[in-house]
Amino acid sequence: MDLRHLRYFVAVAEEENIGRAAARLHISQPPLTRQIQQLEEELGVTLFTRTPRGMELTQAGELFLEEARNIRALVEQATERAQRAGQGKLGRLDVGIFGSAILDAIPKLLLAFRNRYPDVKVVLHTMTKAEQIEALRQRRISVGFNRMLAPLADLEIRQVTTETLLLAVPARHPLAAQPVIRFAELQDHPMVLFPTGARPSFIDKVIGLCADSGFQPQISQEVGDAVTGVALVAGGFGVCLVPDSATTLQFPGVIYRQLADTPPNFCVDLSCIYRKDDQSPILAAFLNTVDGYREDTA
Amino acid sequence: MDLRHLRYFVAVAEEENIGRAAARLHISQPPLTRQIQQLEEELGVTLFTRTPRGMELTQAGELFLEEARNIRALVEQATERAQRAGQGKLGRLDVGIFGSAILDAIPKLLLAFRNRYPDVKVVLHTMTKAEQIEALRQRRISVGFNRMLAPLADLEIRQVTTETLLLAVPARHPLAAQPVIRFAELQDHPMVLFPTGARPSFIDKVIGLCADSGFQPQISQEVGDAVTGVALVAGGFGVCLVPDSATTLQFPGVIYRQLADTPPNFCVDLSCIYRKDDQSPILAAFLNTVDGYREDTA
DNA sequence: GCCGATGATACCTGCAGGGTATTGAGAAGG
DNA sequence: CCTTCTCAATACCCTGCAGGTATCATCGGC
Repeated sequence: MDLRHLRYFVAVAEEENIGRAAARLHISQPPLTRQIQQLEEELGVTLFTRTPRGMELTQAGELFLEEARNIRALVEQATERAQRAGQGKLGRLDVGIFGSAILDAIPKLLLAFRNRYPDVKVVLHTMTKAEQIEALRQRRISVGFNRMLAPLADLEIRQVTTETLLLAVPARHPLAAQPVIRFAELQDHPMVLFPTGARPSFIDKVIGLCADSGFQPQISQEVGDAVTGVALVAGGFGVCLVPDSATTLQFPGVIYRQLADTPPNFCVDLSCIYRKDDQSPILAAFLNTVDGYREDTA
Repeated sequence: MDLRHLRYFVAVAEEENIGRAAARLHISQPPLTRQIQQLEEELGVTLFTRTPRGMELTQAGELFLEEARNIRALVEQATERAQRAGQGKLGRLDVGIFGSAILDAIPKLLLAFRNRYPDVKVVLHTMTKAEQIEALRQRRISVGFNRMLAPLADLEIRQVTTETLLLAVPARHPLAAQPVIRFAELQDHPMVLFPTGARPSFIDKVIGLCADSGFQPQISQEVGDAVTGVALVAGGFGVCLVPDSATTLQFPGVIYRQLADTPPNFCVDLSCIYRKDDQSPILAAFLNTVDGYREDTA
């Protein structure tokens, strides 16, 4: 049996006349007769009673007609869905994000993507940079978000956005009273640094900036993420450099201040990372959205 | 697209290797490669990523795999159901029965049929003899049950059973007191006759029997069916000849008595009637059951 | 750097699906 | 009652495509 048999069968059942059905199918009558005979023979069932006025469905034929229509509808649906999936409009995208720094760009980005591709289910996985890389290689995620990503042979990195840095200061801290804070002054105050874990990370960025300005920072505490860092600032552990999107973290007793006389490159990137050999149309659609986002915010 | 494409696609998706899939399908590798390419081209979707280790489904491919399996299962189910329908094991049988005389044979027969063909839905329609014939011709029913059916050009009649007649007598009736009632005595007593409606019917049978015995019955009342007739007997309207299955109608004040010296053919048939040109396997199965029933009760 | 595995390509063959011409059977109509 | 019309079925031919064999291209692993 064949989808052609079903198509022909449905046509004959609907027309109740082989000649008209053949015309509708743009074939001549004899091959259609033969196809119907073949179908009946293969099923071992008489689907039509032949009358001098045409073809009439038997009870078995009526039942088979329902099923045939179902099958044809399902085939149509299958092709349609496969095509949408092939265009990245349907399916699932697993995204790796890092603990807390998803404060501004990532939600906006995901929202924009969801609007454009409503039938793609986006699944978020919170994981560290190292976990993201492993998960990408194992294909548990298709794209990861992180900062300070170093080039890798099999993974492609695409920058999403760049943020300048601000200083989180306890409200009673001496620096909080100053109208202007110069970057070099940070050498006199203990700092909270984050994140712990795989290097290079934002920590190295901060230490590098200090080195560029000719000093080593006093490290009061290293913590896992920005939220914890700002919490320690609130607790008086010291000051902390954070990306400006962290200002959405409003802690009582913490104020954010801009810095003067900053070294060059006083900013940190947010990038996404994905497998170079990933041809998935959903990833392509997502990266497309990322590019659109970057242009909008540039 | 073709069911073959789906079969091949599922095989390749399951084996993740064209060579093995080809072996499983008992074809060689190149045509299989080509069929998969055709399928992908027709859908406009890449279903597999080709790796040096074999074929790996894309996300679109995985989705299509589900659908393909569904479709194949549905096709299998459709053939199976069509075949069962073709064998009369699945479907629907519309049966015409008459008002009340379905007292013994018909329920037993329907029960036997239902046991043998549990997936055939039997729909009962109560209708008169004339309505049955019209409904048969219009194909609203496939088989009817009645008595005293006269031959018709397009309808076949098959006798189901034969019943002798009994006399329903009011308990206080003079005849009730006699140890033996002879048929000829009925000429002295008013009788209730049934059914009204299309002739010839059971009424003609009774009148004919009386004529054979040399008298005309005194008609006290004509009624539509046996139940009403026996009710009138209970009300003292007279006696009434009924088929012996009517003894299941137990009315207070009515007793059933056998008759002596009855004329020949002192019995009435129950037959079923169906279209001569009806090739329906369900009807065939039903008639088969009817034959079995007749043999069992013979 | 060679070998083995895997998928892709090239080319051939046989069959099955589609075409034309015709027959057969029943219904309609003069 | 014979003719004619309408359908489906049959006979026969032809072309396109599924499937076969041989071979190539590519990538990992030893």
